[in-house]
Amino acid sequence: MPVDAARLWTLNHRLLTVVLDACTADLAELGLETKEFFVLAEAETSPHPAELAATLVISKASMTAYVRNLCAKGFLRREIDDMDLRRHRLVLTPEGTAARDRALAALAAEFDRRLAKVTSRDRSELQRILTSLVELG
Amino acid sequence: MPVDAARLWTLNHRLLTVVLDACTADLAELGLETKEFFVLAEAETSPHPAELAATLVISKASMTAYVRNLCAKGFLRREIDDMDLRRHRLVLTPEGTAARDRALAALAAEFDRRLAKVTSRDRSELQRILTSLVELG
DNA sequence: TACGTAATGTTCATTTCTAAACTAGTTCGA
DNA sequence: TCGAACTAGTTTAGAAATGAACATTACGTA
Repeated sequence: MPVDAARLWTLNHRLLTVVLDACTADLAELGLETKEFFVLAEAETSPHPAELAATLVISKASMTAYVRNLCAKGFLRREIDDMDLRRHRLVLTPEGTAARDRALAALAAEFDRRLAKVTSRDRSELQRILTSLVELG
Repeated sequence: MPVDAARLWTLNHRLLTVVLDACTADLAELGLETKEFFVLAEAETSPHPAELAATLVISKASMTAYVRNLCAKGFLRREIDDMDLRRHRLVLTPEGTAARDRALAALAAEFDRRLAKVTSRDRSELQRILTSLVELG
């Protein structure tokens, strides 16, 4: 069986959408849209909206909307960055941290369910390979 | 470094969008939108729109639009399936086959560029792991 | 045969996402 | 200190994608 780029892409796309669909209900119970979850999950690592939009590969305009909703729900707070007054520093509220952790657990459970027949070594391999693929310019 | 489901998802998402962005120009030269390409690439394997929409995880409504465009461009042709008169059987024209093959080559080249620092064994591993992840119910 | 259920592809109204223009703050060099 | 060029986040107009309703065809069963 040849390693076909298009097939690889399709597989990947299906994996993402299928796993995400399976988690949508869990996230909704926590009060999170799926995209909002990813913003929340990465907000500590990339606390500035522009940077966060770049790492999640979504537009700044969408980021504005997600942050607005997350703030309205009390999961996130905007603060002014003293280092650069143009910037907003995103800070998770206690509720936001709790929701994020529970959402992560739900997503991990779905991945684990799928990874049950895949060794943990494979999971590390997957992350290693994907990381190297993304990091290449 | 722990294997984090959310991070794995983000990596995967970034890989897909980044690789695809890199190919957009090549595909455009061939007269193909990126989504149209995936429809064209899978049309022989899944020649019926409903089935094709399911495997690509896009809506039937979107599929209607993509097929309409691909037909207008002369890459695809709709025929009536004699076995089931509700169905359309999608057939690639010679131009469609040529465009698909050249697009596949361009996409493969971009993957290869990224996989240059990754062994070919890794590439097989990647496909194997992704396949098993998708195939689990 | 006749009828209920289900599947296919299309259309339309709505939601979702984005590119581009805009305001505000920063940086740096003359 | 002035201003030109840059970056951050927001707004808005329009593109892209979808869900739901619809007409048509298929298939089983009474």
